[in-house]
Amino acid sequence: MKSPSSPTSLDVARRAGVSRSIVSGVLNGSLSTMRVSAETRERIIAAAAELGYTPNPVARALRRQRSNVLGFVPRADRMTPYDSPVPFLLTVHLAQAGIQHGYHFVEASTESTRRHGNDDLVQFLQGRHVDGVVLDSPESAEEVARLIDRRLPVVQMIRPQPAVRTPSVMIDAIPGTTEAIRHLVACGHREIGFIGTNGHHIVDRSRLEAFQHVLQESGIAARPEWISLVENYNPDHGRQAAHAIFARESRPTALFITGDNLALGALQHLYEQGIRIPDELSVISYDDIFAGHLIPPLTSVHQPLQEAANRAVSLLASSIENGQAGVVDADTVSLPTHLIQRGSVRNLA
Amino acid sequence: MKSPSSPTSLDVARRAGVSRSIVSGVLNGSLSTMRVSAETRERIIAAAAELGYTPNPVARALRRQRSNVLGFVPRADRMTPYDSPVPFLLTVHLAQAGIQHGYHFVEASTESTRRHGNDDLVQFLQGRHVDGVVLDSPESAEEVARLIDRRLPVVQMIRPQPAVRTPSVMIDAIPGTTEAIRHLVACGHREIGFIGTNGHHIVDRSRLEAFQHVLQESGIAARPEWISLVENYNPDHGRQAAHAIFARESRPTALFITGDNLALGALQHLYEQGIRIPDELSVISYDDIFAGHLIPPLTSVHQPLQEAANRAVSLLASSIENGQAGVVDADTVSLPTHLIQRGSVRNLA
DNA sequence: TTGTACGCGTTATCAT
DNA sequence: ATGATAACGCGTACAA
Repeated sequence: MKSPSSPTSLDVARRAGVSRSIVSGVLNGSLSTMRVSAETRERIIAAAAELGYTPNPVARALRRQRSNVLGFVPRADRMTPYDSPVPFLLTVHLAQAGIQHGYHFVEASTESTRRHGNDDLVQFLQGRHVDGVVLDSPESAEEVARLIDRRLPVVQMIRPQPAVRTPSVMIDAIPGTTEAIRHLVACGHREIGFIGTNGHHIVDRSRLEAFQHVLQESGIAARPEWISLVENYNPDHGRQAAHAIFARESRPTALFITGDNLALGALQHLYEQGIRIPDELSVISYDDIFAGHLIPPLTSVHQPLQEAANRAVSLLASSIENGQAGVVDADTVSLPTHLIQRGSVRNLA
Repeated sequence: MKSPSSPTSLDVARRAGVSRSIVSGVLNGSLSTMRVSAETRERIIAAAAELGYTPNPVARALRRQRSNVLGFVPRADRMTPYDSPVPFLLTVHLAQAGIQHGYHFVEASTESTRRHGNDDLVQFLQGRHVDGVVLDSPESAEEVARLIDRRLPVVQMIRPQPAVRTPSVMIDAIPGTTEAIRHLVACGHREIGFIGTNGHHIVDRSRLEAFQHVLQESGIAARPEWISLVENYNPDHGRQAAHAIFARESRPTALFITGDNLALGALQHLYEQGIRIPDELSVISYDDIFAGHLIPPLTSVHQPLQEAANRAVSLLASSIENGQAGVVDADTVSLPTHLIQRGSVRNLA
C-alpha cells in the first residue's frame, strides 16, 4: 500500500498518455512556441483535475530560481501589538499580502539575524536566498544601498531614504494632519495642544508643521507649552507628554496626538486626572489602529496600512519579475488618509 | 560581468578540491557511512566560510521531500488584533515559532481557501504540499480525522477535539479562574459577577464551573443575575453583558470577565455609566493580552500564548521527523496561567 | 509533440 | 580508510 502522496506531473502525463513537457506547457499556458491540439489539451486538463494535481511549488521554485521568500527588515526590534502597533501591524499585513502573491516573509531584524549566528543583515538575507526585500523606515541610506549592490530588488516603506532611488510606499502625513486640525478649528477650538515625536525624518516634522500651518491660517497663536514632543512612540511617553501639558494652569480645549499608542498613554493620564472626554477636552489621534477601542473611542486619522502593504508587495513582485526594472523608474506611491469620526471631539458652537 | 549570486555546493567543492558529495556530508555531519580525513574536512569548512556558502533551501527541500511549509487552520475568519486578540496573536506567535524551526505557515481559513478557488480545506492543504497542520480549536472531529487520513501530521491547540487522538497544546482553564476568584474573595468580595461565553467546549464550561466552585467553597451564594453569558468573544458582547448586569438595582462589588476583548467592551459601558474602577467595582479579566493597556489597567490571568505556539510547532516538527510517530503517543501538554496584578482589585478589608 | 538537460543538494553505490 | 560517480526529486525550457 503506497502512501497517497501528491501526484506529480508524470502521473498526469501517463494518465493523459503524453509527455511531462506538454503537461507543464498546457497547465502554465506557455504556448508561445508550443501548440497543442485542443483534444490533448482537454485530456491533460481532465487528467490533472481527476488526480487533483498541483505543481510541486518546491520543484517549481528550484527550476525557476526563485525561492518565493521575501526579506523584511523591520523598523525596530521587539514589536508588540500595543506598544508599537504600526510596525507590528505592518508586518502582519505584509505577511498577508505576501501569501496573496505566493510569497513568504522572513524577518531580518538585528535580533533575528543574531539568533541565526549572523550579525550582518545583507549576508543573512543572501544566505536565506530571498527574492527581494521590504524595508520599513530604514535607518541609513547605506543599508539600502548595500542590498541594491547585491542586485536584490528592494522596496522602502513609510519613511524611505530619499538618497536611494528605490520603489517606495508612503502614507500622506500632511493632508491627514491638516484635515484633523481644521476639523478641531471648525468645531470652535482655538486652544489646541499637540503631542508628537521629535523624529528627524521628514514625515515626523511634517505633522508638526502641518499643525502649525493650520493654526496660522486660522489666525491662532501657537502656544509652545501645549506642544510636547517625545523620543519614541510608546504609551509611556504619551502619558508623560500629557502630564507635561496638563500639569499647568492653562489648558487646551483640544488635543492632537500623532499616534494611537501615544494616545493610549495620554488617555490613561487624563483618566486618572479626571479630565472627561469630550466634555472637558476634545481629542483626535493619528493611526486609527485601536483608536476605536480606547475609552472613550477616539476620532482618528486612519492610515491604510493593509493597502500600503499590498502595494509594497506588488511593487516588489514586479521588480522581481522584470529583473530590477523597478529600480530604474523607482515608482513612489503615497496613499491618502481618512478622518474617522467617533465623537471624541466636542463642538463648541 | 556575472551576477554575484549565491555560491553552490559545487563552488565550495571546487575551491576545496573535492566533490560535491563530501561537501554535503561534511557540512551536515552525516558521517554514518562517510568518513572524511580531518584535513579535507577543514579545507571544506574553510572554503564554505570564505565563499559565504549557504545550502539552497529550495534544492534541499526538493531532495528531502519537505516543503517546510505548515498549514494553519484558524478558529475563525477575519481575525483582528483587538476584536479577537487570542486567535490573532496565536497566528502571529505561530509564525514566529515556525521561523525558528525553519517553517513557514500558510493559512487555510474557509475564506482563504475560497479565494484560491478551492472550497475544501484538505484539498487546499494537500495542494500546497504542507508538511503538517496546526488547528486552532477545530470545529469538528471529522475535519481533523480527514487530515490524519491523508497521513498529514496534525497538532490541535486550545480547544482540541478529544475524540481524535493527536498531539495537542492547551492552556489551563480551571486553575487560573480559581486563583482569580479566590483572590477576589481574599480581598473581601462576596458579591461577584461573571461575564463569559456559553461555548459548548469544555474549556468554556470549565471557567464558569471553577467560578461557581470557588463561591461554593467560600460559602457564597451564587447570584444568577450577576452571571452573563454571551455568544461570541468580542467587545460588543462584553458591553451588552455589562449592561445586563449593571442595569439592575443590586450590583456586585467585583467582576470576573473571561476575555480581554469582553472586558474592553464592558469597561466602555462602565466608563459611560460613571462606575469607577476599582473604587466602586473590582475587575479581573482573562487573557492578559491588552489588559495592561486598558483604562484602568486590569489585573488579569495571563495565558502563555507564545509558549503554546512554540510547543505546538515543536510537537509538529517531531511528528514530521518521526513520520507520524506523534499520532501514536499523542502527547498532550497543558500550560499554566499566571495572575498578573495591576491594581484593578480593591481590598475591602 | 517528444526527448533531454538543467537547477542543487543528498545519498547509495562503486573505486581506490 | 577516503573519496568520486551517479542517480534521484520535480517542473520547465529548448532542441530535435
